[in-house]
Amino acid sequence: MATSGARPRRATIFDVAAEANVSRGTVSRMLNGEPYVSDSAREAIEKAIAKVGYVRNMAARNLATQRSKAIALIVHEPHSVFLEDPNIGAILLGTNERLSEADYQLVCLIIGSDRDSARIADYLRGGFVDGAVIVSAREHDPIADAITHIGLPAVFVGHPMSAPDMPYVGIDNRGAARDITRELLATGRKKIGMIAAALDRDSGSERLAGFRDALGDQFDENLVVDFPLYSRDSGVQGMKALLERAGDIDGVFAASDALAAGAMDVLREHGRSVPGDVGIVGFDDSDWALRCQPQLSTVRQPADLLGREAASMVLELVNGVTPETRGRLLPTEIKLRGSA
Amino acid sequence: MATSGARPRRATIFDVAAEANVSRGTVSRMLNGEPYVSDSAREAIEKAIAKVGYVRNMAARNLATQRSKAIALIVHEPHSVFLEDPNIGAILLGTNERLSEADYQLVCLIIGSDRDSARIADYLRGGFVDGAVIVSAREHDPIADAITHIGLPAVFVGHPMSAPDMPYVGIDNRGAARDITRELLATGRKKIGMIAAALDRDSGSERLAGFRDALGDQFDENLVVDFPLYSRDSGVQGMKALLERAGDIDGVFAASDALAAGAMDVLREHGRSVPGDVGIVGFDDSDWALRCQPQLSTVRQPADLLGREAASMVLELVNGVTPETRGRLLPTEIKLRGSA
DNA sequence: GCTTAGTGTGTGAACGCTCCCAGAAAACCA
DNA sequence: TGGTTTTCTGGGAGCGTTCACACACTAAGC
Repeated sequence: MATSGARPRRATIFDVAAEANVSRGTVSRMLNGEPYVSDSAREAIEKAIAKVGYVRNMAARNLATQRSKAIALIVHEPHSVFLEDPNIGAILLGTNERLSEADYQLVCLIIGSDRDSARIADYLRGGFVDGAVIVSAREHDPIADAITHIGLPAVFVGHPMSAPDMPYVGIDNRGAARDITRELLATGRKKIGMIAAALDRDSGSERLAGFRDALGDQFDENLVVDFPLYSRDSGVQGMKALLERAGDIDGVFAASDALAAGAMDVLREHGRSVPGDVGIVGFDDSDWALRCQPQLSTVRQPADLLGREAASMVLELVNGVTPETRGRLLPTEIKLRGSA
Repeated sequence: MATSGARPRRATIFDVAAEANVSRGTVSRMLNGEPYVSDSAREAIEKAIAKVGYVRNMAARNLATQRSKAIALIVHEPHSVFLEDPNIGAILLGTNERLSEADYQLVCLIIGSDRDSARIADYLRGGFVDGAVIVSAREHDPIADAITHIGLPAVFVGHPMSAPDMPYVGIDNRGAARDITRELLATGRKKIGMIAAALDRDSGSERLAGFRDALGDQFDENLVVDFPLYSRDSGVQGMKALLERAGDIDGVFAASDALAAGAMDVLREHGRSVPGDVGIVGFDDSDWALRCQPQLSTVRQPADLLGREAASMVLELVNGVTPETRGRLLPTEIKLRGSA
């Protein structure tokens, strides 16, 4: 069966109009729920639509209205962040939920290569979407530049330095990192290191800043290692490096749960107990946190709400409402478990 | 600055034509890389495009050509499968990669609610995409029905019973499940149970069938538990149930790595050693497999290749090529590690 | 009975592009 | 030289909508 070659010509608004004995203007009005359509006409049109099997051609509608009722969600995927990052899925779902409520379609675009970047820029310019939510933008993101240039309503999840004026939603990475590090201090740790990651993104650099805030004078640059990715692998390497630099390290702040999980495995291999010898805390409150033995103390970020909020903001922008604030920060929550 | 109200009128092909002193026909030909455009014209047009800042309006192009150069990837998300399933991300990336090569745009649509279903059906009918890849379809999936009805070229990842005639790519779930179960048997286990999941999807029911194949006479219905989701939680519950039913159980086939991970945690709590007392194997070769102690023996499925292959098939369909075979099965690989 | 306001309807003109045909200009061939 | 082919160009028609305007009909107000 499939769908080869010449599909039968699709019914248009003309066919409906002819079948219902009204004009296409009336059909259009009825389709768009406008007033001034008589009951008799409405009824006839409904019957006609069912009879000829009419469905609106959105491309034509787009062209005429200059809007599409679709919002893009753009995900950067450097080295498969997409697979590693526990938050992206939840952000996606939250965004989808909110847009769905407003009867907008979420269109999710993945940037895997430079070629994708260019094509997606075309896509965004092409009138397929009315706005965009951008996740995990890096500093100097070409897509971010393209969007500001196009003038497409857009909201960032996170707050990249390269687009300081763009609306965004995020969490207070710095404050949360400071707070969780303080928890570590409160358990009496003296020699605390950090496994940082993704310093080219705001989340990464802010978490490092928060760590530094909490330690104050005690901050020791030598006890910070950093990696491009928030991955378990990086955690493994990071912990090894830290142990080498300071065998008597007794506290670690890992910039993500995956990092922390890797670090814990290394500690176990090296015969260090957690939290006995070394206290460790993470960030995200993802799957990883619960899988650790002992379970990880971490910072919970409301990823789904971030998605929802970003969607709300972009809808406001699309509808010409100027949002009250340029950026919105959502509260995080410290989850204390057994690891520190 | 954002993007309020009246954006300046965008340059059209007319503006370019006027600026370059040629007709819009010539501009269109040049834009589409057709032959029969003189070098002088080409040059003038290029200059004009840069000068007026022209970008193609895709909506108009769609309308005229009746195709969109975009392919939908439809993900069902019952109770957040999206977050749990380790394969979906890789499938997504594989699909994106292949489509990108062909200069097609991947548009990923998430079905979260019935409302989404209806809207997405409209979207698909609306001419926004030329074809679709459907992931994790359930039996009697309304979207699957809608697609066959619309006659949109589509390829399934997996092979739902409800759409037996539709093209698909997948793995031999049954064969792979049989083979991994045999590995368990080969270690001398006598009392083997299964934690099954998602029996309403082909992957789930086939894995159960393969398990049954391997055990033959030894198959004991009482040693099979099943859950709606491939989640760690289900694994926890499943293992508890199995231990209750048969305290002397010495082998478990979990239908996913996440299930196996949950099961292993329960075994540890109950003082059973792995693989000493109980051998356990999983399915997927995801993150979970490496996180287990000991690491999990499992079946690796080539999720990224599934995505690539599905993309290739849908491109063939879109271009009117009838694929050689209705379904393609990709090879799996058994990964033996420490758990059995 | 004449205006006025409120309803309901039909139609031409966009929207920005591609397709196709006719014809001009250039190149080739005898 | 004249004819044939090839290369290149312009512009009308059409894709399926919405929008704005004009018009028709009804009911009310004086």
